[in-house]
Amino acid sequence: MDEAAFLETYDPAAFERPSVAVDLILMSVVDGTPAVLLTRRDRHPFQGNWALPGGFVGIGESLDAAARRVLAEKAHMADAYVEQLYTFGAVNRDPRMRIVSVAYFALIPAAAFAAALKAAPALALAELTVPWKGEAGGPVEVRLAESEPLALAFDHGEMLGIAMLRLRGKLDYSSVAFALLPERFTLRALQDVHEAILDTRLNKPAFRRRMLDRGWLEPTGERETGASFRPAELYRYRNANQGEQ
Amino acid sequence: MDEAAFLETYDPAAFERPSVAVDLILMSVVDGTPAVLLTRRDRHPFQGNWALPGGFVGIGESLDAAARRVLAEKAHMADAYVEQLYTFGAVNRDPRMRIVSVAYFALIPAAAFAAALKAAPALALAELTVPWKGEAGGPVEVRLAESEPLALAFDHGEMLGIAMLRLRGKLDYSSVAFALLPERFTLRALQDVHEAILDTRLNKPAFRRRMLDRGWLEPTGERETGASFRPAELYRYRNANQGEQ
DNA sequence: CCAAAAGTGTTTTAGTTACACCCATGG
DNA sequence: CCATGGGTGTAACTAAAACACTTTTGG
Repeated sequence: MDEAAFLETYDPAAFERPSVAVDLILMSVVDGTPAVLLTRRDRHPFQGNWALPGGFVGIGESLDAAARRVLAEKAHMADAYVEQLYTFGAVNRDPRMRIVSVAYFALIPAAAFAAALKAAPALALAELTVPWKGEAGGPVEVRLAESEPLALAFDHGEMLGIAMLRLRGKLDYSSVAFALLPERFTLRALQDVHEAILDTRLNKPAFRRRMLDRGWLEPTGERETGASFRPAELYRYRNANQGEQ
Repeated sequence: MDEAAFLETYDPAAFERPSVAVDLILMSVVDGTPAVLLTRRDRHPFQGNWALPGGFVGIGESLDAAARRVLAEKAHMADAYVEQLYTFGAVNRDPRMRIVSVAYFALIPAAAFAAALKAAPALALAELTVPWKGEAGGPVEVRLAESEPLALAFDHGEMLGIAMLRLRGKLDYSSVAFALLPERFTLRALQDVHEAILDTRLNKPAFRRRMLDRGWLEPTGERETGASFRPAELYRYRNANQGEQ
């Protein structure tokens, strides 16, 4: 049997299949606190609960493309740092039917985050509190505007926990922090992002030197304006690939 | 509409869906070299090529359960360290039809690896050569018994690359190395596993102290036998949870 | 001049590397 | 008693942390 003949006899409908979905963790650091965008579910299951934005993966659509489509449709954002996180496949994670969900996280600068919140009225900002330190994993607490912690729909709380864990783990050897900052930023802003994600105070001189010695930062020569004290230098992230050329 | 009414009207067959599969990277370190188990494909597509063992996910089966089922069915192994790696969802990764594949890697001690190879005649051992250093990612070279590097079916070569990257990354902060060793092992054997995965020579005294200071190792009081030189102490991995209790 | 935060220099500390050496075993 | 790898002590080095200090701005 050659390949063409094989493909003709192959029956793709022979077995019952799970649905495949993507869920997005749209993260930012707003005013020194990690935050995510949530949607309120207007239908069963978990009607009225808060959930991560998501959608089904089209039959002609890659997983990454589905994640970017949801980013565009629900958060009205064209470009963001998007990374696959983990795939959730427990049998009863959705009471309607069998759904396998591929979780992605997107890192968004605070300004774009605020714009998305304005452009998409269905989204609400929730602050994250991470009650565990260091590498240990655990559930995060999710709060809307200083209210009590809320439980997310489905296994979305678990997704958030894994996203924070991944973010903490990648923070100091990858460039994820820069995805949370505007194109030009001060070292103080960079340190604020690190401190928010790690929930720790960092030593200023040590942090400065570590970042500058890494060779990822490029001074723009420009200064921050508006403050009533010494203006800070604005830096730009120098992409590693560019830097090596 | 309440939840029961909603579930009745919901039509799970409304959209065409991808199939969901799992692929397993069955890894070990054999004679100082990373190795994987491959199967030769006896049907289209990629007939005659080597591929990772895998299988479709049942409608009533979780992803993790599917991975363990494939481990039991194809490799005849009951217990192993199994971890989800990454989900591959390019549209044309399989020419037959749309298949989303969740890759898992399983870490297997050399003895169990040899036993699996004997019990499952469909499997062949392939050695891995990792031509990139450190944190940088890239494709690995796969060789059967000293022959030329071969190209795997589908995107399985990419899966191997990501598996090696993950393994290298987790090696010195997690306990993955112990999953590649028998219950009792010498510090030299532990160092050999590290050196094989990292493809580097490590300093012996520094390695010993780092491992012992970590508190994960428990001396058994027993010694290795058979060598014509000073016998080495056998250690046991002390599970972190047990250690903290 | 003062307050506030940017930015720098110096000392201390801790962790890792390198090297030298001693130890225990089979033959 | 010799070869071989197991195991240990010490010095050198490097990277991070802590601290004190100087600099620059608006008011």
